[in-house]
Amino acid sequence: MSDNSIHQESLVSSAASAIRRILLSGKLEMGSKVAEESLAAQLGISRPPLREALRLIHGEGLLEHTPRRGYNVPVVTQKSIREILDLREALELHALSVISHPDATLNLANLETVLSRMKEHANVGDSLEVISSITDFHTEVINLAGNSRLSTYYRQLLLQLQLWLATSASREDSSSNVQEMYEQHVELHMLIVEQRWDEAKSAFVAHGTLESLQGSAIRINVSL
Amino acid sequence: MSDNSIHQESLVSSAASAIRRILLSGKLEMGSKVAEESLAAQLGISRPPLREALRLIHGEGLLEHTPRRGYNVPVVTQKSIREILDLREALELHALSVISHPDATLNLANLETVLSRMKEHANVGDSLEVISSITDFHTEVINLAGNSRLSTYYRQLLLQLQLWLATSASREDSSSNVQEMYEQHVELHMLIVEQRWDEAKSAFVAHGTLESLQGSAIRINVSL
DNA sequence: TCGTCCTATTATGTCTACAAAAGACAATAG
DNA sequence: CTATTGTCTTTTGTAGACATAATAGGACGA
Repeated sequence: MSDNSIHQESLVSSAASAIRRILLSGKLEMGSKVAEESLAAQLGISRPPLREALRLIHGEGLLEHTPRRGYNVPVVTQKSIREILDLREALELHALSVISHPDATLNLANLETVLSRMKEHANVGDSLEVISSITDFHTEVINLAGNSRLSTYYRQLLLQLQLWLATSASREDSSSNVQEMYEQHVELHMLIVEQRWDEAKSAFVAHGTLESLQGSAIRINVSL
Repeated sequence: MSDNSIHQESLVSSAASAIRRILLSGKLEMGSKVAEESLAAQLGISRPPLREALRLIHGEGLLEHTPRRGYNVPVVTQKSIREILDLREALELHALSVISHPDATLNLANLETVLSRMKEHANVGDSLEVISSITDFHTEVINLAGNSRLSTYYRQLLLQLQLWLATSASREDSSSNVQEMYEQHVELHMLIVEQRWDEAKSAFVAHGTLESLQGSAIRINVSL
């Protein structure tokens, strides 16, 4: 059913994508066990390729692993969030420095595509998709720096954040602020288009604080 | 403190370590194929756990992977090196900013341990071990920032650099400059101990340039 | 002689099965 | 009644075998 019969791509890759989707959907609660056999059955594959996919996801920081006890949905602590936001700020500022370099040529087409997608999701009120679009938006900004390693790792960090939001937030309440989240990113986009770099850096820093996350759209269930 | 939980390392983990050692020893040349069966035989294990280990190493950026064509030792391009050095500088400067914060308490014991180890290797003239110590030294500096994600990713980047050095350098000639490399890090260590942060930042930036890599100890075989 | 197609071999992808370890539950002893 | 130990069940770890795709080499034709 969900098996799109993508045999070009290896079974491991598509399994990894499926696992990512499951995790980011927020249906599994924090710390819950991810058993191999049941997941393999659910995906319709055998355990060896599934185990490779789990290793992959683990490397992306979206799963915890204890040697003879299997995989678990990460239990996100205050320390984790601080680490991610700390790194996020550093990487964003670095990217903006590179981007703001005089002789850089910027292709903002992708950015606008993502933004319009975010708008549609915001109108519908699908907070999970809006959050996903936010990840894409910020990743696209980072992509402008033209460093593939930076882009890859930055996206990993944001997905970790996204997983935390998905597993810790009560999504019923968050739909109300989804419009506001979209407006914020319109603002960020404008600063980039108009090349107002100092303001952009300040805005991105303010945008990525723990307070802004708590205050904007998500009601935190875990004790920070 | 010692870990009181005695969890025996899985076969996958030890295989991954073995593969890392093989890669970083520089015996395999850039772009060469890493066949599963022969490697499994060499390590004395079967292919399933080996494949998991390969996925792991691939996630660390120490192996290339093409869907139905297997794994290869990465072919490092000029772009790759620039990306790594670019990120390295950004992360080091960020770490130094955190470290130089007034109320930070620094434990420099590990740094000195690594430095003395580097000295011994330099005296013997073992350039491969000196380079490994350099990786450890810089990682320890980053560790002072107290961000485990930063430390992990920074180390990954440095190992990618180390792999490039191992596979592209002629190690016979590099042994002569090993002493100089050690001296450089004594200098860096001093700047940190004396908390001369501005000088430290400048020194780390200068230390991590492409020119310094080319000029200090390593003869580049690939065309940059 | 060179190019192309077919075949054969090799290596990767996947699956089934077996072994071993950790956790749970029950039974017995204090 | 409680705690401890032993067994049983569940799940992870590992191995071997089979299927399939890609590549290399040889043969045939132009």
